[in-house]
Amino acid sequence: MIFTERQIEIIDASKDLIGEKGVQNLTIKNLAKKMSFTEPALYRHFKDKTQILKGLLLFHREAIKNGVFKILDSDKNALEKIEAVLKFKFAHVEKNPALVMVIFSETSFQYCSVLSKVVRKILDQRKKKIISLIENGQNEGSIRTDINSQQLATIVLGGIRTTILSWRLSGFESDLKTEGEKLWETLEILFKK
Amino acid sequence: MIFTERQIEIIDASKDLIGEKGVQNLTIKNLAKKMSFTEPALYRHFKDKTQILKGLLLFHREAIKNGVFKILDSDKNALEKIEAVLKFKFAHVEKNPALVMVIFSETSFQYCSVLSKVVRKILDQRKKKIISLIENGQNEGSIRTDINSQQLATIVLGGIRTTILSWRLSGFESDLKTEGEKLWETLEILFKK
DNA sequence: ATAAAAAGTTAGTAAACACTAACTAACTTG
DNA sequence: CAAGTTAGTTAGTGTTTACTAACTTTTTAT
Repeated sequence: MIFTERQIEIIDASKDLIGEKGVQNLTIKNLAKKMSFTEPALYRHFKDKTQILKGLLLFHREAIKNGVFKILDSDKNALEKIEAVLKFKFAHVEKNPALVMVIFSETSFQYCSVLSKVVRKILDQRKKKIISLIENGQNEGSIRTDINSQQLATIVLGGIRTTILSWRLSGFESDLKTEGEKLWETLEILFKK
Repeated sequence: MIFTERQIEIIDASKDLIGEKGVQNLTIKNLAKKMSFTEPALYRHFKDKTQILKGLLLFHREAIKNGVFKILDSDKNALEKIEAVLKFKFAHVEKNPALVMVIFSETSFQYCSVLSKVVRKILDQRKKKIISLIENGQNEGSIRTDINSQQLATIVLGGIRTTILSWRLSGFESDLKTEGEKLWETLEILFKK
């Protein structure tokens, strides 16, 4: 996919709008305002709103692809490459928070303060519980102590999240129970002393 | 928070609506239709739409809390408890896919087929790349081979996702770069042969 | 220089949205 | 049994949404 200069400007403005107040802040009205021209002008450059969002996704995928390609093409070993890819990803995301909103958007409530507080609290409590469980295991001697409980909790929560996401993206067709068991087998091996 | 019978019925109907077509499917109109009464009747039971969603979140948090509490209260060891909690969570989510949509909602495009295809493709390619990198490492002898590449990739992606989510929930205030480095340290220890 | 194409404008539409005022039927309760 | 409460109704409001038709200005190419 190839974009005109104006299209890239519009994609950029969309990214900013989303970065400011989430996906629901991306309206034709706001976008036109940010571009300093009127709403119908947008339709000279994109067929409809969906195409703008699609453009945003594809444009940044290109950028990430190129960055990752350079890393994969270097003469590092595999571990070093993974490290470099991770660092590149985090750096790119940090520079483009809007992408987090779009692709990684975890809740639709980020900007509804009432609901985002509730969600935050739920996620927080969940994390605390996992951490204290892990600490118990470390004190018991059943879980390795060379990695701190906070970091191990990140691994557990991440595993859960990714497993559920895969299930969702499969249209709820894959077997979540089996996938959950596989995850546990992995975590058990990784965590045991 | 305590709910009336009718409120629970409404919360349940909301859950179904979201489960069917995502959060954007939860409109007062649809909700009233599903409840087989008129829109204004809803406002006899909830002050506004936000309160309905808040109710949904709190109601299910209660359910999960109770389930997890029983596990924590048992006389298992820490590892067994973590295992039980994981299984309980996956089972609950499987029974209530709507919760995934609300709390874990990964993209806002689940039901805009054009965009969800794009997102799916991006996430898929990302996973494939990580898997092949890990396989390289396993062939090189730098990464452990007692866990298959697919599972290790789940751990990597999960770690990334959780780290970014924490950053986001902190209002982009925490230092993503540092957190990313911590994550890598952990992964390196876990993955090394 | 001029014709055509590209990129803007004004003014407007139809649909969806959350929500409200005013009214009423049906239970509860003193 | 009368008064009040609860839970529903009809009919409607104002706002926001994405999008369009018709017109004008600006840029480009010959």
